[in-house]
Amino acid sequence: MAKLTIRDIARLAGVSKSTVSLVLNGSSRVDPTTRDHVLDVIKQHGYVPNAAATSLAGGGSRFLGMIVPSLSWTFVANFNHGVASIVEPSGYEIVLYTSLDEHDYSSVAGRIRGSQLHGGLIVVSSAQDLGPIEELHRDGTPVVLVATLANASTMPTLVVDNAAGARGAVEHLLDLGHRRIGQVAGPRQHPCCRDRSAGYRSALRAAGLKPDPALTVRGGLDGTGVRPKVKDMLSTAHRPTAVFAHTDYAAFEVMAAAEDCGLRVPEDLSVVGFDDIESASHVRPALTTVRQPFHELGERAAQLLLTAVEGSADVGEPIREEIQPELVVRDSSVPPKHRQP
Amino acid sequence: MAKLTIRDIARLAGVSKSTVSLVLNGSSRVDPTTRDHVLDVIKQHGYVPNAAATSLAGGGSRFLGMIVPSLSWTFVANFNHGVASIVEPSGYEIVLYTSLDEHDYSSVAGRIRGSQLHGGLIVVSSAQDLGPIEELHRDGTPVVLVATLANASTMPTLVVDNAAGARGAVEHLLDLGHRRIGQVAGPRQHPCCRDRSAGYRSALRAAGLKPDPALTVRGGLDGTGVRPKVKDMLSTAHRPTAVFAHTDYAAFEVMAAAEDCGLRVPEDLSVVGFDDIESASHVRPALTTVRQPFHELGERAAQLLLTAVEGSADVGEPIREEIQPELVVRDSSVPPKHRQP
DNA sequence: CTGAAAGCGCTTACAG
DNA sequence: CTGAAAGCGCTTACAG
Repeated sequence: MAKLTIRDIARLAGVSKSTVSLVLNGSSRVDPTTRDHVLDVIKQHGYVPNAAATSLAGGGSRFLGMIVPSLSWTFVANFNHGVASIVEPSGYEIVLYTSLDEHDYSSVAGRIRGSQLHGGLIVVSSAQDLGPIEELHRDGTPVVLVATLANASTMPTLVVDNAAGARGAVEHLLDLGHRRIGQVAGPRQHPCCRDRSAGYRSALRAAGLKPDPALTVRGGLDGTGVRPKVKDMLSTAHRPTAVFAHTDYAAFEVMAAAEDCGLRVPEDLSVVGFDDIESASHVRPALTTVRQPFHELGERAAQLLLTAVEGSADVGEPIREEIQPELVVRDSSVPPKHRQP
Repeated sequence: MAKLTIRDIARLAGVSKSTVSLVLNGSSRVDPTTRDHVLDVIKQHGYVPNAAATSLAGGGSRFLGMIVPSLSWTFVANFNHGVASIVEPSGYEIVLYTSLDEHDYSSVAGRIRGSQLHGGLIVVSSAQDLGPIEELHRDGTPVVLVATLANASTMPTLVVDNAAGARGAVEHLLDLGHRRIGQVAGPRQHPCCRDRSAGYRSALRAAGLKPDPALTVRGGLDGTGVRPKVKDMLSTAHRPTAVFAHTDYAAFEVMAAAEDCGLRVPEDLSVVGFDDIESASHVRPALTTVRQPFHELGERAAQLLLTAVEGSADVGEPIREEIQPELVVRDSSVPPKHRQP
């Protein structure tokens, strides 16, 4: 079963290679009858064009590069799946790059540039310098940036509306009757954390409450350093009755700190997280949290990229699209025991 | 900054295209001085060969296909990372296929065959029919199969030693002093479950105990249907003092069932899982479990494939390699309250 | 609407 | 050890 080439199909269909190529590329300059016949032959013999040859000959690349962080986030699996669900039926191939070097995109960008193979690029950025990617973009490669932690860019960007997510979480606690609501924030340098803090404050203000700096504690996105600080906060006279944490990991540390203090979740302390990692539904009590729509993010990124690639050359107006996260209410948030002033 | 071609490098280095190509491919028929000079020029100008052209000209593909299940397993992220850590430095590219159709590899196999682009293939199989992949393999594509759930195959295969993992888990419980040890098994059709059951029984027998069928319960890999059955088992007079579950998900259901019965984990019931998904360390008590070495699995699969691809044509003797899982002892397993007969 | 020809950037025998 | 030439399988002007 030797590999079929366009020449074989041409012979079998009784036309020239050019015509087959035209059919393959959906040209309208082909007689419908001829086209259908050629298509038939192609299908019958299961012919698939050689991607390398197509690409070499300038027929637009069939490859989409995807750069994902090397971190083993749950994130990645769902995101990948979302991307694949759009890309695979489209006839493109996904070439996967893991930015093994967390701080430098230049080596992967060099490979991508050099191979001249990619019709477009999806970049899931964490904290890297986007310079090398922006250069590729300037030189004509369509790029869609999925900015989970990173700063905005001039490239088409997809972000989660972190402020809205945080606001929703805090409004949920307010609705339950909480008035002293603490916050476990992530590092200030991450834009997503600044946005979540802003959402927290804006929800409180909208309820006529003044954010109390004593009720905000800081730690790592993975919860590092959170536990002792929360213990301190929970040991004060005016301890909060609920805590909003910037990540689920941090929320787990809040739960641990509560246990350390002899407080029960949710009876004595409500806890809300952010991300909805798998563990959120497995811990006891199951964690109320703000779900990041990773699968949807992947789908949307793929759609945007495909549009840019197909529309070719048209690197058009800067896009910035916000995806709305969704509050998932579970068991870790309930009304406070005592009505509050 | 126009793209450099091999012709440019040849001109810059004062040699012919052929020589540059020979250098690129590490031929020993090039004068060392010439070689170093050409290499210098290549490095200085940051030249990267056009992958499509290389592939078309028959210079061995720079692409490795990777088919992963569409499931959003935590598995996938770690596995991918392992693969990438080996493949990226090697100069190959990973082309990602997600088997969106869980039951049929034929469409993805067709695309892979047709594109004629891949030097080799890593297949993470769950329950699909491997026929189309085996056909590719027969026709000369090096394949490494990572069989997490699936049956063995004549292709080079990497598996986790499920029997040993299960044995280790049960031996751990025996060492703690447990004598009545239950099992929550997965579906019989999965070879991995049969192996885990075998490991469970063999550990018991080695300790002079006879496996009691009344202490084995069956459910889905994701824990479906486990909870009521375990409740029943825990309500009998001769209930087990410990349970080994074939997956962490099932183990979580065991914990829930224990709670339903008013039993405390680990005081009244020890629980051990399998997989070590992220949640295992987040639940309370933290779950003792058998860790599947996903990252290592990815690394090893990539190494095997690279060897096969580089060694070319040499699809040699069938390989079947077992990776050893590792018991991670956490808080869900302790000695039984009362010494047992 | 269709075909013959040139060319994409490489590799690989084949001479020298 | 090195170079000139043919060819990989496509696409794309260019004629007709």
